Amino acid sequence: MKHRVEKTALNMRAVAERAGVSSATISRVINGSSAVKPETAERVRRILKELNYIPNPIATTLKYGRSNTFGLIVPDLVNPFFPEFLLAFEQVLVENEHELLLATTQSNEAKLLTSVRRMLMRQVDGVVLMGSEYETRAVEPLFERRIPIVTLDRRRVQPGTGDVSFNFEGGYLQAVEYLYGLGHRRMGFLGGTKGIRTSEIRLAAFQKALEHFGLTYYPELIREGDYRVDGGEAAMVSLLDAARRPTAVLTVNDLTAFGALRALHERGISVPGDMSVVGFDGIQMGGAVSPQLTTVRIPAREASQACIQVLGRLRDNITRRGMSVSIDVEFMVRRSTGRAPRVRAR
Amino acid sequence: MKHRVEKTALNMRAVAERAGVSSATISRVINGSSAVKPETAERVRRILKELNYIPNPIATTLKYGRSNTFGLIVPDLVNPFFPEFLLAFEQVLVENEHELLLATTQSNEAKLLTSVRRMLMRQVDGVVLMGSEYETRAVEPLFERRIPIVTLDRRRVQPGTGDVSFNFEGGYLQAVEYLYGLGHRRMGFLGGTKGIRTSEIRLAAFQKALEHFGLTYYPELIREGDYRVDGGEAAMVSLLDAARRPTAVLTVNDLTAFGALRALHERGISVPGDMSVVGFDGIQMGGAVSPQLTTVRIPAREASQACIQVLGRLRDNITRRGMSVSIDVEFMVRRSTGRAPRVRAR
DNA sequence: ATGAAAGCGCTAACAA
DNA sequence: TTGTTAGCGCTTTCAT
Repeated sequence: MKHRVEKTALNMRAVAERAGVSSATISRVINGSSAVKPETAERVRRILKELNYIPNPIATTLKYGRSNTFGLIVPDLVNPFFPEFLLAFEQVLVENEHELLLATTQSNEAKLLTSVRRMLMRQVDGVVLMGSEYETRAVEPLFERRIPIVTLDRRRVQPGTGDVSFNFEGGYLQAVEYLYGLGHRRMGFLGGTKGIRTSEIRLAAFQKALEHFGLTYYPELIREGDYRVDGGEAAMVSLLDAARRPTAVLTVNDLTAFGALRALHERGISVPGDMSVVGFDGIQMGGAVSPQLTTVRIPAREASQACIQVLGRLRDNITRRGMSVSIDVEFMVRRSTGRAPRVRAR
Repeated sequence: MKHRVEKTALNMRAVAERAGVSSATISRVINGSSAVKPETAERVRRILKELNYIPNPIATTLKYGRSNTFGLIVPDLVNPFFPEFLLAFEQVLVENEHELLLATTQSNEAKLLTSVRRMLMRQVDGVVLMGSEYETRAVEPLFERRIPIVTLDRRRVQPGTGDVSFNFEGGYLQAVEYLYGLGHRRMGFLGGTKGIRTSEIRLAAFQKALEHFGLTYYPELIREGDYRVDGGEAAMVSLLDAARRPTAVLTVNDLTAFGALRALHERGISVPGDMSVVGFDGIQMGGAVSPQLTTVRIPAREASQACIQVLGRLRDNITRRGMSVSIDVEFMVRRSTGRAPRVRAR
């Protein structure tokens, strides 16, 4: 007996034989084509269920070069914002009967190249790129093959790509308004890595929010971080050396705020008694630390939906001009913010 | 002109034409088959590079029903342990030229069923199931189609499945030894959800560790949690009502420990001054809270490798008996543990 | 309303 | 050493 590769082989043909029709009819029933006699359709459906038929979309992908799969390329999964986005993204995809192809890059260009290659091999219909900075060269192959691309918070678009960004201005405005209402007048800011576009945008949004409430922007209360805990801690430590400390600090993201909390805790500075702290992102872990972090939540589900919607549009018409979408954010009061201390308030 | 589906279509045939050989030869070169004349192979390789050829593994999957893809089913991504495992798992897969198919279930049986169906549709070669509890019925289709399954910390195996678990005994032993050395004699335990097998195993491991050092196991210092922050907080609060408090608490996982830290912080109980706290998992966030959490690290990379190895073995020989692998853990001293307070130590 | 058949890209058995 | 070809499962066009 010859060696044959074992196949599961409950395919349309098998179903067709069982139903006494051709595989074309099975296909028509499954895809809801109109031109099938109701009784036939009914019988086929019954047999489909009976045999526990599971379709093989691989065949369709081969035939049409479309996989109903979207790729997601993330720099890492250590910042909890990424997994939370991933979770939402996966769910929205599944709800829309699409698949996910995940790739992580560790902000490493070689890995980004590998990821892009994987996307192409698996015939993805589009790619979401997180991490605002990356080498354009690395994603060139996607352009060449006219694969739709959506970036997150990159704030640039070109034909065939989209960008989904977050409304930082609105977020910091709400935060500053709240702090203002609590009597804070001197506010500091722990920013992101210098030279990254989103860092500048966030800082500008903070500054604009101050201006909106007629508050002074003190350049000496601004520090650079790195979007991670350690950078936030170092920035906070440095800020504590200021001649006159702020009574509240806003941060570029929640991890930075965690670093600030740690710095304050280790120096016995009470939060929110002596200093209020506000994060940005709204990661779940913000509710786990003490004090629980007041922050601005980025709604991951809505962002995911926007990405998928934009990808779909681009797929239908790849030549259209780039699309930008802005996602509104939501201020969340928890426990790391309180009244401005008397001694420092003017 | 008729409408045709646009295909990228840089396929082997195109390369073959360009090289003046047949597509079989291209295939042979790509797959390193011996029987190709070196010069031919060299020329083909050059052209492959020149044309920027990217293979289409979909075709192979269709032909052989094997996708070189492993599925990973996780209950959620909120506990940072899961994303950290996922990250490691994805990397190990990519290093081994495999793909990942991720599915999340929210511990919801309907979603688990959907996930399993997705796995089957995409022709995965094996599935890793995280989350120790699930309905056997839901994964039945995987068994029927003889898809290898590996569970994480489920502690049961049956033919065609494997289990990768963690050495809790070793972990708690190291932790108790360290605390013992710091003078602690009364230790409490914040456990997991009752009725879950792994909760019992972890508690038993803690108990055994106490015995090993001749310490008393105080049933009144044991509390039930839920593997989440809130459960840990509630458990800690309850434990503080004990007639005689412990000087140290061990926990079932890091989130539980975070809850404990929050409870202690809110009551002004100093950690580690008045109470030492030890987590389990070693999630990165443990280094972000203050005080930084002493914990027992589960090495995600090694666990991933073990899963993939076991899946590979099962795939090669599905009929073999179940395989169990235990992963060693590593005690990590950070800042949430210190000398036992005098007043309470005997 | 239904069926026959081509073809997506790749690989391996077989032929030359 | 290389080429020819069948066939994986599906969808859709064309024919009946």
